[in-house]
Amino acid sequence: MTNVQLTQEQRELIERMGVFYEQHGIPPMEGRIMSLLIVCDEPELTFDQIRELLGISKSTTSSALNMLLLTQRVIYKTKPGDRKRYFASNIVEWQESFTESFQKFFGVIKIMKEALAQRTSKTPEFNQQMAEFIEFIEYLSVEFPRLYLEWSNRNTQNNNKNN
Amino acid sequence: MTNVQLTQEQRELIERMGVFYEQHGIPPMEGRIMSLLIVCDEPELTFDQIRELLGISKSTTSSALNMLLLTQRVIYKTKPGDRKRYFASNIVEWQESFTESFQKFFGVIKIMKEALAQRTSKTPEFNQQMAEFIEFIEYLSVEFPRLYLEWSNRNTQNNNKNN
DNA sequence: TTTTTAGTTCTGGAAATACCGAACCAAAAA
DNA sequence: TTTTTGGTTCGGTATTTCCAGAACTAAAAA
Repeated sequence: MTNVQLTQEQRELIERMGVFYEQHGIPPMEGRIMSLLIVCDEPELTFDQIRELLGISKSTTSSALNMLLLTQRVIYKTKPGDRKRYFASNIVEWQESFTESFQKFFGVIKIMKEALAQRTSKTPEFNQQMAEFIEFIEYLSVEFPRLYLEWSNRNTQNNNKNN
Repeated sequence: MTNVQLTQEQRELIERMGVFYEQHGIPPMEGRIMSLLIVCDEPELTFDQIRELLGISKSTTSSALNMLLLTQRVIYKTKPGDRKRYFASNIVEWQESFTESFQKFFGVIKIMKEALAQRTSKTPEFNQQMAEFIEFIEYLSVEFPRLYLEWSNRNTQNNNKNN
């Protein structure tokens, strides 16, 4: 049933992308699955196809896929009269999940402000540098969503033009 | 000799900031040291002060500090006639190391282009979505440094005004 | 010269992580 | 009803990470 195959080139690319993901805090197998769903000719794969293509166990497949679904990096589709789930990369919504994770990162502002607030007033230069850092991040947290909006607008215009 | 002390509030803040750093891929003890250097009244601490304030071993202190120096999250200063090193948070250059790490992250573009290049032409929508994703990241990788420059300019102007 | 200082290096153990295989389960098919 | 399908859950093991303690070292001080 599984007639999807991987070339040697694809296998190597999956490993390299997996390492990239791993370096950014994603567990190895989750990274490989994400890579598989991007590299593989077929953009929708079933549980068992993923398991076989990567040569891993059902339990590993299950827990990795569930985590990827939870973190919204992977989605699945169903088909009428078919019990299987078809997993796919969530690149469609990556822009959003991107800005989301940035937003989450900007949480540093809150805790940094807290740290600054409790500091002694006897270190004015240091405190000033902290204040500037906070301002910079706040600046980014404002400008970044704006960038995203501008890109979105530009892009929907292009899409309309192309249709 | 070590008359630097931490309040209970500071201890708790260090732990919370440490967790924040940990969630962003920094090892626990490195995160605590970074937090300590931001929260502590004294912005410059010696090896032994760090060790004592956090209640950790010399080996842990040594390896964590060396890693923090390597990753440029911490710097140290020396004083004439004093063999000790005075470690400090590198918030001054955080803006740069910030944009740097973004730049590093934008390495995703290269591998994504590779993945797109090897894809079958039989999945045009998927390929189109990948192409859009790549465009988005490329857009960010251009706009981000621009944001940083604009902020720098604005800020040096303000600094000049304040002097 | 000996001692002190300011660390570094080298095991080693505890805990967390990443996987596997086997047993299990609920819904659909036979 | 039994069997198959599409997974999930439950131990268990191998690997990695994090940290401590003890031994070590080079430079400075005594």
